[in-house]
Amino acid sequence: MTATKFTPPPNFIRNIIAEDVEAKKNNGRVHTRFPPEPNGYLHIGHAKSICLNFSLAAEFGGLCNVRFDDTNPTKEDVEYVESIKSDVRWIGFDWGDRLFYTSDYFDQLYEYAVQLIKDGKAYVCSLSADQIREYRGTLTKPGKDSPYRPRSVEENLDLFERMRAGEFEDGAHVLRAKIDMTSPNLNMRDPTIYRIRKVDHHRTGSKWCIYPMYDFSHCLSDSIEGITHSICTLEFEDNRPLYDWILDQLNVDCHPQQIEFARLNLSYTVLSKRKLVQLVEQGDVSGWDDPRMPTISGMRRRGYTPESIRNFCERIGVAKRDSIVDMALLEYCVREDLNKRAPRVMGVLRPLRVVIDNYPEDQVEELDAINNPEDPSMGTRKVPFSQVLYIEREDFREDPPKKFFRLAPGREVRLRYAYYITCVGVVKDEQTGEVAELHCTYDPETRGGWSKDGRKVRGTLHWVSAAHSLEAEVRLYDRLFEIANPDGEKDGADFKTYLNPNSLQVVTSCAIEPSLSHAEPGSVYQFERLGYFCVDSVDSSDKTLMFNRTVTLRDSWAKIEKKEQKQK
RNA sequence: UGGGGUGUCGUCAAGUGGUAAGACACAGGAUUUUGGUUCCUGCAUUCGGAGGUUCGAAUCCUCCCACCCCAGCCA
Repeated sequence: MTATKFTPPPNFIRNIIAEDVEAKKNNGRVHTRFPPEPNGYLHIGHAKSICLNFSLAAEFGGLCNVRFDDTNPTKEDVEYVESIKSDVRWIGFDWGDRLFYTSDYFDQLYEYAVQLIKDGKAYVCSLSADQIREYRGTLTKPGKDSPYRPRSVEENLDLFERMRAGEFEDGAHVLRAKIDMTSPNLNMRDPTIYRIRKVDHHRTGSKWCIYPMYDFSHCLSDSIEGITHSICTLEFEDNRPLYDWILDQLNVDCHPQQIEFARLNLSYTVLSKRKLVQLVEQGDVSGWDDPRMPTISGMRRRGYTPESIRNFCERIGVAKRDSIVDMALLEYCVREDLNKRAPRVMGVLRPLRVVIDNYPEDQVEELDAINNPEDPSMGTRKVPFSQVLYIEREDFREDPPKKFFRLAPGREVRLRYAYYITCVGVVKDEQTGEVAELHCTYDPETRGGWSKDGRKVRGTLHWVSAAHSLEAEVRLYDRLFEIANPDGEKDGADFKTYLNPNSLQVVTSCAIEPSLSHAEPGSVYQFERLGYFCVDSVDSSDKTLMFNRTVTLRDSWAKIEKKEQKQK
């Protein structure tokens, strides 16, 4: 393999861990975790976190757990658990035997809560949700103590036990940490740590009707698992004092260090679960795995490879400032990977019939084509050539603009791996005036696509023998949103206003070379001169081949044409 | 107007007192049977702003400005 070695840039988290290891903190041990809530599908932003946690652990000879943060049964579901597991595996990471659930710790967590109550550091509050909000104060005004704050340890213990036993309805009581209602950090104003939810949990069934809140369960779960560095996103920065407070009060042996980094934003898409759910539920896309979605399953179906995603995550870096990474970098990463591994193939998206007037009507030749010029070990294949061919409609111009060096009346071009042909006639549809067919002559001396006399041709076109071609449907994808930052719009505008109405274009009756007749679902090809395409793993069948365009090739002609048009 | 963060090229991002890495994008050029790939070349006299300390500041100090997050019994 000629894999280009890319040295990841240093980042502040790696630096912190390196120093900790150097200082023999945690006896030099490094243990991270990826803690998704099973309430949605993983997206490229999660991939950043997954890659960060797993590779940091790997780099320092440590381990990384996967832990489902399943403390809110009203929002979570096994469907998500399964998809998350397969996505993490697909991206390329192995959690070994360390797949955990916060719900594994419910008993222990309950005991910790009881301990807090016994120590007078937590109390049962019987205020309503609205009242709790009122008592909390505001950003600029301190809160005030709940009237239930002074309840005795005995009463709290009794009430909490009865909460667990199901004696009260949802919302009747909550368990709160007793910290400081005047703290400028709202998280410290006696945060709720347990609430009543009389619903079944996807793993614990009906065993519990009280469930711990994130702030209480997360730090303790980390501690229970012996996590050394608990990496999370920026919005949890204000929760860190609470994370530390709980671990300090309970005097646990393992007190992980929480470190926050900026979540990923990608241009021309959205990465908030709420918005992605909305797109799925309102039918703007076909599902979580719609190839336009920035979800792992969508990208997989689109033809992205795990390597390209991992590479992307490495290149974007890790820092604390809000940023929007250019989609062009992601596209660069897939092209880089696919260029090395995708077999080349010829496919015509919008066929234009070409008749080679001087080619024997019944003759068929099998011409040699290289499967991947980047990798000779991938060998060659035979491609049939005959009198009637298809070429790409946009490769012919009756009135060619400057710098257009493809086919035009009287002009000679090369058919890749075949012959030089010269356009000698144009047949038009009488009704529409549209070019219906081209007549060309070929030079038998140019077999294979080159000429002994050294004559140069400017253009090389891809083509397919009409009689041998396979029909296929191709989906061309474009950015999901028309503006770079649909997420950044202030509440006034609905992000969906910016959806790109042309993000999906279905092209039927495409003509592709016969070697693709048994293409496997999910396999990726480069259609020469067009882009990378993969066989759709959901809709493609033996009857109808369906391809998704992963990404176009870089297209300098398109750039030139755009520029020329601007100058007019 | 409380608290917590962040400001280095169009976009990411190194840099931690010694004189602005790298990547993507962009612009030129070379090679090319993919207008692909590959290969060269160019691309921040300047680090949100203003002062100050210092022989020397993106790095230290002061003030200011901008942006992000927090008032779920969500995570």
